[in-house]
Parts: sequence; structure tokens; C-alpha cells
Amino acid sequence: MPELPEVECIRRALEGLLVGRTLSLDHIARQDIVGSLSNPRGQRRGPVKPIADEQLLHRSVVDRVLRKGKQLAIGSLCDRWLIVRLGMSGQLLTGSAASERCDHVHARWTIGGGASLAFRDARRFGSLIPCPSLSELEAHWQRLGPDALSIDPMDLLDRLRSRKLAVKAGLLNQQIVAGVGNIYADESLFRARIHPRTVCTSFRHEHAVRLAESLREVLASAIEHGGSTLRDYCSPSGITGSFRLVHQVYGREGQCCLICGAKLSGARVGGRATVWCPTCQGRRIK
DNA sequence: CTGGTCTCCTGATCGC
DNA sequence: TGCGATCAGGAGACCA
Repeated sequence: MPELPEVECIRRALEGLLVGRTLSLDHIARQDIVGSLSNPRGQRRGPVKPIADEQLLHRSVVDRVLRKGKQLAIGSLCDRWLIVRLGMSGQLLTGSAASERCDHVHARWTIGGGASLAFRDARRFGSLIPCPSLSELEAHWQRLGPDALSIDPMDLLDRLRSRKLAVKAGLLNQQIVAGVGNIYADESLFRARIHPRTVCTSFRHEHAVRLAESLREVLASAIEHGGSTLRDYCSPSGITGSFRLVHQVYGREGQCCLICGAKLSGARVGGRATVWCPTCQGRRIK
């Protein structure tokens, strides 16, 4: 379940491994994981259109690796881009991690004639999206909200306050703020001492300040720890992240709050399993 | 337009 | 030990 910190760790690793190297597409095992800008999830039913190898960076020299929210984009010198969305279980693997795993590998490249790069995704919620230029990429990413790592409190307030939904659901909406998934939504709300069911319309400036700051702290800390590994996530070289060890609420329903000792509550909010501290995160917004 | 629910997909886990 | 049921979750589809 890669969220912003995990994707940022992958981006940094890929940047070091790929920039200046030429990719050669070895094979695509499943065409249906390839999407388009107008249909990001790909052709999941019906006949699949074949994709030109060049659109998947075949014989392209990698120039940059960018990220916005949970999306990655690998850019080539000739301004061809490949957006990678990892979904639930997607991985980009390199080196021995790439060559050792064969199951669920949907696409594979060779890096500069040597090492291997593999896109692996057991649950197939992820996709690869060819993009013809940086300007098209920027237009596509414009539809996402600001990146959660650097969102401005006033911007966050503006985006949330018009919505009549639980703040937890708001954080999970990538058009409001990009990069937050279930883990970091719960963690940042806990740190900001805001109840996940707080209706966004009741937000005031101070709450947005607290939430934006908590998002930044939680996400930056997770990046430093190499991300959270629950099941599938690992870095391109196959290393798992350690942030799970410092989760304060996620996955801890029924256990004691690490701040006040109260028993952590759990319920579904915004359609997702949610955990919070009934004492630290009061029902009424403070 | 908005917000809630359904759906896709497979591996891990649980109860029997 | 084996097996079916259940759950997890990103995000588009769909509906009231």
C-alpha cells in the first residue's frame, strides 16, 4: 500500500539508478495494466490495443524521475514520460530483487544493458500510463490536489471547508490533497488531535495549520524511515521500511493510546478502516 | 455537483 | 491439514 512516503523512497532510489541510463523494454506480460491519460486504469475488459514499445520508454535515456502524491513519472531526454501508479500492491524492483521475482511481473526493462527493472503488481490495481510530454504530465497532475508534503495551511483550509464530509474522507480524496492514503490519514489526524469524523465545514484556520503541519511531520518522518511496510511494500532493491514500528494508531484498534493510555477506537470512516484516540482526538473540534 | 457505496483483484488470515 | 469465507485498500464507476 504505497502512499506518498513509500513512493518518494522509490523515486529517490530510481533517480539514482536510472538517470542517464537507457531503458530497453524486454517484455510486457499483460497489456491490460497499461492505461492512458483519459483512461488511467487501463483496458480491463474487451480487446486490448497494442502499445508501441516507445511509449513504454523502450530505447529511452532516463532524464528525470518525478512524483506527485502517490504517482511516479519516469521522464526521458526526448520528453517521453511513463506515469507509474502502484495502486495497492505495485512494486518497481531492480537488481536481484527484480530478477528473483517472476510471479506477477507485468513489465520488465533492462537498464543500460545490464540490470533489470520490473513492474510487479499482484492485485493489479496499479497501472502504467504513457504520457507524450512534460506539459501533458503537468496538465494531468494539475487534476490532483497539492502534494501533502508541502501543502499550505490556507490552501488546505480552502479545499476542505467547502466539503460536507468527514475530514478523513477529505484526506483520502486525491483531488483535495495528493499522497495521503489510509495509514497516513489516521496518523496525521492523531498527531493533529482531530477526530476523523470531524466535518470539514467546521474547520477553522488553526485546525488547518495543525493538520498541514502534522501531515508534513508524519510524511517526512516516514520517508526518513524508508516508508511503512505492511505486506507488499519494499524499495526497488527489496528493502522494507521501518515506519510501521512507529505507527501511533494505524492497525492498533483496541490497544492503548501511546499518549494518554485510553483504549483506541475503531470504525469505518469514508469507507475505510479508521483508528483514533477518543480522548486525544475529541469529537468536538478544539 | 456531492457524497456514499460498489467494484476490481489476490494474498493473508481466520474459523471450522 | 485443508478449505471456504472474509478482509484489505486506491480510485473510477455508478447512483440517489
